[in-house]
Amino acid sequence: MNDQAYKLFHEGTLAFADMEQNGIRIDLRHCRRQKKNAEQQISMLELELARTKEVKLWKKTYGDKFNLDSNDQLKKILFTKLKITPPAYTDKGAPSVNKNNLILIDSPVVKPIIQLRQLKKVANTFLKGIIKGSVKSYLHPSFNLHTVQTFRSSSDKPNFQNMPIRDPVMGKIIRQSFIPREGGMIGGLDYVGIELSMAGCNSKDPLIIKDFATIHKTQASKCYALKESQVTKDIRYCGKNSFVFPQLYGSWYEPIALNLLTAITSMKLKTKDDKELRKHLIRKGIGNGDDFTDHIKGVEEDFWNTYHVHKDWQEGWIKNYQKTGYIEMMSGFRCFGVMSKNQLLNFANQGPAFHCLLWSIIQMNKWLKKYKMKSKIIGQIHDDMVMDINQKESEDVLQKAKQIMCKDIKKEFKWIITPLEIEAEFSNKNWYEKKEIKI
DNA sequence: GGAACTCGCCAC
DNA sequence: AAACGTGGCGAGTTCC
Repeated sequence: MNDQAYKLFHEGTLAFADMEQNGIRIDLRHCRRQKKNAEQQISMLELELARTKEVKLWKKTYGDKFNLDSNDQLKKILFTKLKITPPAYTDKGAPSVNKNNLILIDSPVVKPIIQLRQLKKVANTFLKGIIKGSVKSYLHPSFNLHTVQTFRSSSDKPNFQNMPIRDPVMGKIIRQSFIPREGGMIGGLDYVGIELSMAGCNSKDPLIIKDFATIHKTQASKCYALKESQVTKDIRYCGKNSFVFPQLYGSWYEPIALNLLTAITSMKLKTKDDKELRKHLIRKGIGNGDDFTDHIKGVEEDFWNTYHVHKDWQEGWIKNYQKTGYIEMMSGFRCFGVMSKNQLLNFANQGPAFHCLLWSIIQMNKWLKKYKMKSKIIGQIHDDMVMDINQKESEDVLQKAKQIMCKDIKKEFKWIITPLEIEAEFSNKNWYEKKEIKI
C-alpha cells in the first residue's frame, strides 16, 4: 500500500476503536420477549410438522437420531424414501434443499420447514447474538480491517453487517432491538450507488458517470419491460442485484434471467400500478422462461453496447494484472496472488467504495470528538455510517456529514470524478422505524 | 472435545 | 470457453 493507504488504515483503526467503545444501545426486554415468542412459534411448527405423514416416516426411519435440523435426513426422506426428484444440486454435487429449491417441491412439509429455519435464525443467530454480546444494554461488535481480501471491513461477535432488513418480518423483529440513546436518533448516512460510482471512476466511461444515479432503475425497467414510472423499490432492487452487478462482475444472461424470473414470484413483484409483473410480461409477449431469457439476452447486448468504454477498461485491467501479477486500487492498496477474472473486476470497485466511507468516518469522528458532541458513530456497513445523533445537534451533524462525505473527500481522493450523493435515514424510536431525512 | 468441512442464509 | 464479488455464523457431519 502507498502512504495514503497506510494512513487511512492507521487512522481507520483508531476511529473503529472509538466506534466499538461507543456501542449501540439495545432494547434487551424487546430481545428477550421476541426470543421467547419465536421459540413458542418454533414449538408450534414442530407440532404441526409432527402430524404430517412425511415426518412420521422421518421419525420411523431415524428413531432416536431424528432431527428436524438435519438436512441430510431431510434429503434422505424426500429424495430416497419418497422418491422425489431433486430440483437442483449444490456445488459439491449433493441435492440442494435450500429455500429456492425446497419451494419447488410439492409436499406439506416444505412451508413449515422454511418458516422453522427462519424462526431459528431469528432466535438462535440474531437475537441470541445480540443478547449475549450486550453489556449494560450496549452492544459492542468488532469491526475489522485486517480480514478481507479487498481491503473492505468485516464485523463479528456479533456480525453487525448482516442484520436483517429485506424480509419485513425478520427485519422488524431484529432492527427494533437497536434503539437510540436518551435524546437521540438512530440511523445511517449511506452513499447512494457508490460501487457504480467507483466503476465510473475506474473506467471514466462517460455514460456510467452520467447515469450512475439512475442506472439500476433504468436497467430494472428494461429487464421487466416496464416504463420507468412503474418501477417500484423492490423492482429496482432486482435490477441492481440481479442484473447490473452480476453483469459488471462477470455473470451472463442465462443465470441472470433465471434469477430475475424467480424474483417475480418469491418477492411477489408488482408494478407501481399494483399489476402483477408476471401478467404484465405475458401482455408484452414474454410468456415463458425461454422468451424471458431471449429478452434478457437483448437487454445484456444493449447494456454493453451502451457502456462499451467500461468494457474496454475491464479488458485492460485484466491484461495489466496478467502482466504485473497484482492490481492496484485507486485508493492505493495492492492485491497480490491468484485471482479470477471476476475477482479482479470486483475488487477494483469494492475496496475503494469502502475506503470512501472509511475516510468519512475518520473525519466525522475527529470532528465529533473535537467539539465534544453527544452524537456518536456506532457502526458501519460498507457504505453506511451508522450513527446515534443527539436531536439538539442534528442540524449541525447532518450538515457536517454531508460536507465531509460529498465535498471534502474529493479533495483527499483526487480520483473521484463522479458526483457523490448520500441519503440519511433516522428514527428516534428504533433502527426499524428509520425514515429518510432530507439534508 | 475440537478442527475442518459443507450447507444454508443474513448483509452490502 | 465460461459464466457475479466480499464477509460471519449456526448446525450438522466427519475425522482425529
